Amino acid sequence: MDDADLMLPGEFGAATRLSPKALRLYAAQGLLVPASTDPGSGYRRYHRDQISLGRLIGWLRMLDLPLARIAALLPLNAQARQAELRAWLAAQEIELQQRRELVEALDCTSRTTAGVPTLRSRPQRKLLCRERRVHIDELDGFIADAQEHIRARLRAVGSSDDGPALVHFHGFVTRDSDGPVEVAVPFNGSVEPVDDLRIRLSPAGTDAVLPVAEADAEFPMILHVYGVLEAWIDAHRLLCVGSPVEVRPGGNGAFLDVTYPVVPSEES
Amino acid sequence: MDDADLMLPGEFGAATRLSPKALRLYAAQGLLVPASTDPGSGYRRYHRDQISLGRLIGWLRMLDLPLARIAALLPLNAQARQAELRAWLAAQEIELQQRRELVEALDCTSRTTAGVPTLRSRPQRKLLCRERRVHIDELDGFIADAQEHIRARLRAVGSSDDGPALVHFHGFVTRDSDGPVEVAVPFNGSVEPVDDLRIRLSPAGTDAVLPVAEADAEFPMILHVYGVLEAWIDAHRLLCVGSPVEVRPGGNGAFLDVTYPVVPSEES
DNA sequence: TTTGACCTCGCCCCAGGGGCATGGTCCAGG
DNA sequence: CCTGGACCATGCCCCTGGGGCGAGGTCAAA
Repeated sequence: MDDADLMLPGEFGAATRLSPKALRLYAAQGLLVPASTDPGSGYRRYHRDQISLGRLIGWLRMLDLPLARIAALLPLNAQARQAELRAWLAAQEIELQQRRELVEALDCTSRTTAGVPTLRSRPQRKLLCRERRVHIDELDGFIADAQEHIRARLRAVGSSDDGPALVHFHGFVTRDSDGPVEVAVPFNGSVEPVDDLRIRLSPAGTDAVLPVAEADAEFPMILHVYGVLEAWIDAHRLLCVGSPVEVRPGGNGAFLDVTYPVVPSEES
Repeated sequence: MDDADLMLPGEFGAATRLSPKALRLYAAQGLLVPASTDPGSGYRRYHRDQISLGRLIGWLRMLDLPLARIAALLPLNAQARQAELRAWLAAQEIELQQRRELVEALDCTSRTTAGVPTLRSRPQRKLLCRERRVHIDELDGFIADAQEHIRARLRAVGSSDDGPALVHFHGFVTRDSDGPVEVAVPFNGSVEPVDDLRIRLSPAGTDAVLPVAEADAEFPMILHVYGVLEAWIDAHRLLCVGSPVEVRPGGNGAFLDVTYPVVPSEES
């Protein structure tokens, strides 16, 4: 009698509208393990009671949920699952909103927000730094925290800090890529490295500098600012030779300055 | 002089914030081909003037646009590109809206829309059919067109058609997967196959039938209807043995009937 | 000349399967 | 009993957009 409730992947697939190939994958991932597997032939047999589970997986796959996410969703009851799905939808919504802003920021005709870029020479300095890969929603917290930590350390050893904090973006920080970010404070005197704080020398050079108002400092509008600065650098036949740095706070009362190390193009 | 404007992938990558690996891929895809490639060493050199193009590609990649799509966007001017991007955003919006409806449809507590499923026996019939893979936005047009074509053919040869049109969903039709869809009209008499119309015998059997109001007939709400019917089939210890069929129009004034061929589970 | 930084190509990896080839299994009909 | 056809298994290659690693080539400065 139990036997009559078992079916091969084709039949089970007809009932759940899942392809045998997909079923094989789900079985391998542990999402939907056949009720029995013949050890000799390898034939997999699904139980009738697994149909509803298979259908649920099919529904969730139609939402483009990753299998890992589906696996996490399956043990939940209907209410909790629904709540998770709504939260996921909200996240999608936010992502779409950011894309929308990104498209707007990409529009060259709307370049009304940024100030005027200038060149500024940068002396050689010693920096006390903390570096970490952060995701975009941890960025502000990391900057504030690291800066506090570094300045406290400088106070503790009696070294004078020397100006605003520098935030080096060694990699992109977007919604889906965490870049290595380095928060640094220039200082005078002598400091020993401690735990994850390290000391490095920042060479002298020239920066292209663009002051940014607080309203434009958030992702993704900040990218527009980068675009303006990069276009200016290009137009002046300069060449970016490193990662951008945000100086917080910026000069002349700006919320922050975006700077790029540059060299004249012909000499490169 | 020209030489000073050429740079290796590392330097170009620092200016555009594209990884050498990504640059290699873009070169292979023809998106951003280096200004010169050394035939001996294979070294690729990018020209200064390619920086803005590289940056544009980087921007567009941040939107998660596929490279093929980016390639189509690059030759456009800024206005046209912006228009394309806005259209793409609107499409994203629609997709998200559909996901939202899908999540709502998945909610078991909202099953208020559908009628009551019943069993209905289906006699053996001859069908005149047209089958094609269609994407979801072509579906309605295909159904109307095919039905018109088939009925015209039946009239032309003097065969009487015999009832509402049947739409067989041999595969899923969702926003991203086109399933094979077969539009069929049962008929009496004798008809020869012509161009892409074919004749097949539909065996007798039993269908589980659920009438659907017009408001619920659109994707993705229609999936909810399928869910209700499938759940009912399960609950009555029946087993789906084929693809679902939509009968248009449905019985008793329904906009359409969703039907599944079923057999009693124990005999399967 | 050596060293170190940079470059090349090529392979394996991620998700979620589709498609195909090769070979095993199962059931029904002759 | 045998055979055909329908089904099933495994395994490999394909798609996107790269990341990561390793072997080996190139280039410039020391």
